[in-house]
Parts: sequence; C-alpha cells; structure tokens
Amino acid sequence: MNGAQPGLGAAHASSRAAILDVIRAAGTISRVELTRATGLTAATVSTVVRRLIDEGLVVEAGRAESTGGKPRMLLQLDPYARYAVGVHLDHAGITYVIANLGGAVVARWRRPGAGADDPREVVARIAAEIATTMTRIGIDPAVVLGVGVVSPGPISTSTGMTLTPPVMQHWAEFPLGAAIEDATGLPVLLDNDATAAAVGEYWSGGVATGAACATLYMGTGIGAGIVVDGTVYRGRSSNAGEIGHVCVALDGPECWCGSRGCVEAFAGPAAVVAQAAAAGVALPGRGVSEDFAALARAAARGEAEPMRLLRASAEYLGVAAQTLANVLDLDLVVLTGPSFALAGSLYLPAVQERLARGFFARGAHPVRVTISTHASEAAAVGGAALVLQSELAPRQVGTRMVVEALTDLPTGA
Amino acid sequence: MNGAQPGLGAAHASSRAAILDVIRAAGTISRVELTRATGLTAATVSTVVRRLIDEGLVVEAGRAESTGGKPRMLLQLDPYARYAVGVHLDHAGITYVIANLGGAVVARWRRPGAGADDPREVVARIAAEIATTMTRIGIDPAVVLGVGVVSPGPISTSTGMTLTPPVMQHWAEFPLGAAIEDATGLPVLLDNDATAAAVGEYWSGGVATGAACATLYMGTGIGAGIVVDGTVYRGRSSNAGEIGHVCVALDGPECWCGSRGCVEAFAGPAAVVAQAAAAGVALPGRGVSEDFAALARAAARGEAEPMRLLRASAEYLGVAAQTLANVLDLDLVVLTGPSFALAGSLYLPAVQERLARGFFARGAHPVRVTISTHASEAAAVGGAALVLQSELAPRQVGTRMVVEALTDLPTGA
DNA sequence: CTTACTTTGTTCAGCGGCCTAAGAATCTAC
DNA sequence: GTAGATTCTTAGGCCGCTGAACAAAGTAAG
Repeated sequence: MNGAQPGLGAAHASSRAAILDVIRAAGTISRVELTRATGLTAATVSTVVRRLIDEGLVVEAGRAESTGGKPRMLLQLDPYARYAVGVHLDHAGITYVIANLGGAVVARWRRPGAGADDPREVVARIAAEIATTMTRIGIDPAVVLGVGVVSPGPISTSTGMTLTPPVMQHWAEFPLGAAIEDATGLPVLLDNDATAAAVGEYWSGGVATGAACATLYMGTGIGAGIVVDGTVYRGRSSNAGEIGHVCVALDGPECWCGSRGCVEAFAGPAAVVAQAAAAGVALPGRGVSEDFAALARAAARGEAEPMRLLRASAEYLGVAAQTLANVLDLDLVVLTGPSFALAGSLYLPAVQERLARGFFARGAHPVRVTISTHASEAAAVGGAALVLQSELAPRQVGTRMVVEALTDLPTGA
Repeated sequence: MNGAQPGLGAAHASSRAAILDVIRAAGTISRVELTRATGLTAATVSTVVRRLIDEGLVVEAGRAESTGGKPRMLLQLDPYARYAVGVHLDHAGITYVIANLGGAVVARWRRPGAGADDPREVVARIAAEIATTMTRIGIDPAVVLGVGVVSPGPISTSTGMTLTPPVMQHWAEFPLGAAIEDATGLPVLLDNDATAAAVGEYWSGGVATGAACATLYMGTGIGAGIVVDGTVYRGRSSNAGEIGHVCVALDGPECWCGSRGCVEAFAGPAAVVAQAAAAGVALPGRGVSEDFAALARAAARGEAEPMRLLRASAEYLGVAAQTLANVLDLDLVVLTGPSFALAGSLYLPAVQERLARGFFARGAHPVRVTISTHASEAAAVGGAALVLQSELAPRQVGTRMVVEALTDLPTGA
C-alpha cells in the first residue's frame, strides 16, 4: 500500500525546515508534539531543536501543564531573532515593509514610484531607504535575512533575476535582483504580487503546514497565489494562478490578454470602474485605483449603483474562487490586495456563500474564506515572507535544476 | 507480500526514485546524462545504477558514439522486469490491464460489471481473473508489483481504503483495497479514474520529470488529473481536478452537483446526449455511453446536428482546458477517457486552438495538447501506472502523515 | 604505434543526517 | 517517598551521498 512510513530516509527536504515550519504554524509547541507532527524521532527533534536554540531562532517559553509526567517545555520562534525586508514595486509607488520572524510588520513606509527614472538610480534609492530605516529603528544588518522584491506581472524565467512589470517596459532587461543584491549586500528574491501575498499569508497567518491554500489577489488586475504544503506552486513558467483570465462566459467581452469572457474583464477593478463610468457614477477620474476606492466608499455609504456594480463583481470573484477551490481542492482562500482592503467586507460574504454552495467537495470538507489582516500591503509583507520561507524552511531543493537540465535531453520514448 | 521485492528499500527512496524516473522519461540515457539531469554526483549515479541493474530493473543497451572520449554506456528500463495490474471498475463493466515497466499493455480484457452482487463475491472474481490471466500468459507473481484499482468518484479519505463510486452505493463502507489485497496477495492502490489516467499518461507517455501535466478525462462525467514534477496533485481531500464543475456561465443550467453553469452541465456526455434528444436526433437510448457513441459516429459521418452539438461541447472543453492551463501553468494537456476515444478527433483541434489563443502565458511557452494513445482504457492503464509509480519512484513520503498529525494541534498564532 | 588528451565510469574514505536504544530529568499518584 | 508516566537527552551506528583519486576506453596528432 501507500505505506507512508516516515522515518526511512529523506522524507522531508530537511528536518530543520520541517521543524521550523511546524513551530511557525503552531505558534507554540513542545518537542513531543513536534515528533508527532513531523514524523521524526524524538532524538532527531531534540538535536535539531537544540541547534535552532543555539542559532537563536527558537526560544523556550514556559512549560505546559503536566499530563501525568514531566511537563512539556514549550518552544516558539523568537520573533526578533531575524528580519526580512519586503519591497513592493507598483506603478503608483513603492511600499516597504520590515517583518520579523513571526511575519509581524515592524516597519512600513511608502515612497513615490519609479516613474521614468533610470533603473540604477531607483535601485540606489531603494537600497538607501532600506539602510536608513534599518539604522533608524536599530536593526543589526547581520540579522536581516534578505530582501523580497515584488511586482505585478510575471517574472522573466530566462535570467531568473529580472522582472518585467507591464507598466515599466524600460525595465525589461534590467537585472533588478542582482542590482539590489549589490546595492544592499543582502540576498534578493523576486516574485509577483499574488504569489508573494500567498506566502505572506502562509507565514504570518499561521496556516498549517499541510494545508492547500490560495490567495485571491486583487490589485488592478486579479491573480492568485498557490501554496500547498508549505511550497509555492509556480507551474511551468511561474505563471500559475492566473485566475483573472479564466473564462466565465464564452461570448463575454474581449480582454486585453487576447481571450474573451475573462473574470477580470467582468469583475476586475478596471472593468468595474468602466461600468460605473458608463452608468454615470461620478468618479475622481485619476486612475483605476482611486476610482475604485471612490466606488468602494460610495458603496459603503449605501449608494445603489456602486453597490450593484460591486455586488456583481463579487459574484464573479466568487466564481473565480470556486474554480480555484475545485481545481486545487483547497482548504483555505484568502482575499487580499489593495482592492479587497477597500471593499473586502462586500466581497467576503459573496465568496463565502458561493463556496458554501458550489464547492464540489463541500461534503468532504469546507473551504474557509478570510480576508487578510494586512490586505493593503500584502504584496510587500509577502516579499518579506518569501525571504523568511526560503532562508528558514526551504523545500524541494534541486528540483529546479532537474527541470533545466532535462531540457537538453531527448524528449522521451 | 513477496519476499525479495524492491520498494521495501524505501530507505534509498530519493535518488533511486529520481534516477529511475529520469530513465523512464528519457527512454534511453547514459550515466553522465543522469548526473546532469538529477543533480546527483557521478559517484551516486554509478552506485545507484549498479543497484538497479542488480535488481534487474535497468539494463545496459549498447553504447553511444564517442564525443572525443570513452563512449557512453546507454541504460534503459527492462520493460519485462516487473509488471503491474490495473483494474477499472465502472458501472458498465470491469476493465483489466497488465502493464510492464515501460507502461506498455501486455494483456487487456473486459468483464461485466459488479451489478448488485455482494462485494466479497466481486472481489473473489477479480482476484480469480487476475490469477488466471497471469498464469495463462506466464507471468511470475513474484515480479508483479501490485494492483491499481480505479473507479469514478472520489476516494473515501476516512479509511483510505474504501472507495465509493456514485453508482454503487452498497459499496460505500466496504474495505475494497484490503479485500483485494487479501484475495490476491498483492499490494493494492485505489484512486479515481482521472488521477489514474494522468499517472498512466505520465508513465507510459514518456512525460518529462519536471513537466506540469494534466489529463482531461471524459467518461460519463468530466474530470482532470494533475501530475506535476512526477507527483500527483490531490489537494486536501483527493478531489483536486474537478474541472467538470467549474462555472462557465453565471446563469447556466443547474448541475447535479448543486451548482450552476458547470462545464459538465453544458458539455458532458450526458448533457450532449440530452441536447441531442431534445433536438430530435435518433439515439439507441440504452444509456449515456452508447448514446454518446452513436452521436460521435453520426458526427463522423457528417450529420449536421450531431456535429453542431459536439462542436459546442468541444468549445466548452476548450474552456475547461484553458482554465486548467491558466491556473496550473501547464506544459501539456492530454485528452483521454472513453468519450475522447470516440470523438477525440473532433475535440482535439478545438482544445488546441483555444489554448493557442487563450492561454495566458502563451508568450512564455506553448501548451501541448494531445490525445492519449490508449484513451479508451486509460483508467485501467493508469491503475497499473499508479503501482509502478508508487513502487518504483515514490515521492513525498510522509507528507500525508504530517497533515493528519497536525489536525490535533492548535490552529495557530 | 606511441603519446597526449578527453570523456566516462568506479572505488573508497568520510561526513552528516537520522535512527535505535538506553538513560536522565521531572512531574503525578498513592 | 517510591512507583509510574511522560518528556527530553546522550551515545552509538547505519546509510546515503559526496569529493577525490583512479581506472577504462575512446580520439587526435606525430
């Protein structure tokens, strides 16, 4: 049978990563519980935990009540043992976040966007911002694990180090990651907003290790990030989770992506704003984000047309969530991103209801739907979480290599 | 279980599994190429390959041309070193397959279905069928790795051993896996048709190790199986891939699943047959499968209404494939299952065209779309492949356990 | 043919991860 | 205060993987 006998050989990428991840998810846990949760032996847990304590990552924090024998010594992450920086590049501005090991935000600020400036200049600004704030709030650079840089749009897979936000074409071939690495002297990771937000939710939301979790990220577009069993699912070219371009009507309106009837074309912020304008709703007219914000405020005030439009959008978002949940058999869907930060209370019940009634496996288990506690800065927090994740609980090391190497081989039998 | 079997040596799971899997995918490969493809060292490859040769799984097969030094010794699986049995339980009948290591079918036969018979009696019949054919074609039971039993519908996650085909309610609590294990003396795996078909395609279709691949399985319903990097993606409750119940029209017809506008309600065989009946097309009327077959033949003859109906269905299937590909960022979509075996030539171009124009990441890479070479018996072949996969190239051992253990823990910070 | 060089594959000592087994520490219960 | 339960640690060993040196088997000049 599927004899899931743990213990023999390399069941986990590394026991260190597994143990750290379980401590993170549990918040507070004893060594015995760790052995049960990881499948490792008590001996292994003991030595690995000792090492983590020596590194300062984990601290002993009181003891549990006895259950008839020696009481358990409780362990938890020392949230201030390490830090990570998250940087969210968006067309409107740059959001910075410094997070501690627990995923909690210890600093957060925002600066104007890159505009048409030279990339090298922008990188210098970013490095200066990070350095300044780190000294100001007194964080030793030695305990900063790295910088997670997040932007909308897919990462370039060719170099693995550049990224091409659709709005910043002149950045297309600029080696952003390497440049920031040079300028800050810190390791740098790049990823897109939705994926980063998913990792952020996983890390700071206390999501269980084995959970199948996705975030629905609505900024100006609609995307999703997928985290299963602590691992980001990226797909072939890091474009997994493109839920905004799933078709919900064969004869729907044309979308900028080239397809028809995409969720985003019906229900994305740009579409909703356009619908509002067509319906004669008064809007500031200074870009999609601000118009959508105005619309959300109007709906909150109870204005009929804005409410109708947002309700319709929420209906489609519910469909997108249902699609994600059915395809991936999810445990948890988190709504996050600037647009949900504004209008989440309107979207949340719609998505919840849709999944309660339309999720295929609802007989087997429910799908929890929540709004992120830091929806407006989720991408930046996610950038920091990416660093925490990759430095502390790496998974699937080497798999990437295999894929690359295989492209040289004959295609198959 | 059998005495000197591999698989007990789950200790050397990882590198052994990786190497076997790369050999499978490549068909023929040398040791140096294995080191490059797996990321292991030449020393490790050498010793692991020697062990595989000793076990008889791998054979040396000639030498490649020299590239300026010692010529490479080519390795390949010995297809006749091991066998696996696949059993597909369907409402209409039971399909048996015996496959060799290469995933090639060496025997294939079909018997009437279970009907209302006592499950224990059916299990005895199945065991007898397997034993009879094995002796008839002269396969030593010692080289048979196990039996993969496949049925439509989800597996019960509670026991991990029962499965509940919607059409056979009185099997609901019967421990099918354990019973067949007892009756045959072989390890047994259970899974649903779409998932099994995906593994079958991966194993016998020579799919590359790192590929992101899904099969669209159309039997009486529409499902999908997902295999990424050699691992089946199952989701929380083994219900991943329920693409048939993805919504493609907010106000679509009601579906038996309780939702509205599901792909299956528009384009599943049952729906197509119903549409044909409503349109006055003459059909045998002896069940969905036969009616759909008649419709496919009529369309192949060029009859207008059947062609129109199947084209419409293909359009929706294309949407389903696009959804899968966008959410998972796929490399490969395989159409398989009885319905595609009949009407695949009509569906294939529609799905291909849809993905060529509507796949979100089409700028980064194409999505290949093919029809399985054994679409009509894909589920049974998949059952055998499940066994090959789990015995020879197991992945992610122990992860499941972690999940179960974690449910006892506090939910988080 | 001989020599030099390239490439492929093997052997072997060693490191590190994780296990088994045994023991130490610290509580409850009677 | 002793017995039992439970938690955690220490010691020793197995095994997979690696690094490095070595052996084998070819090509390319002279």
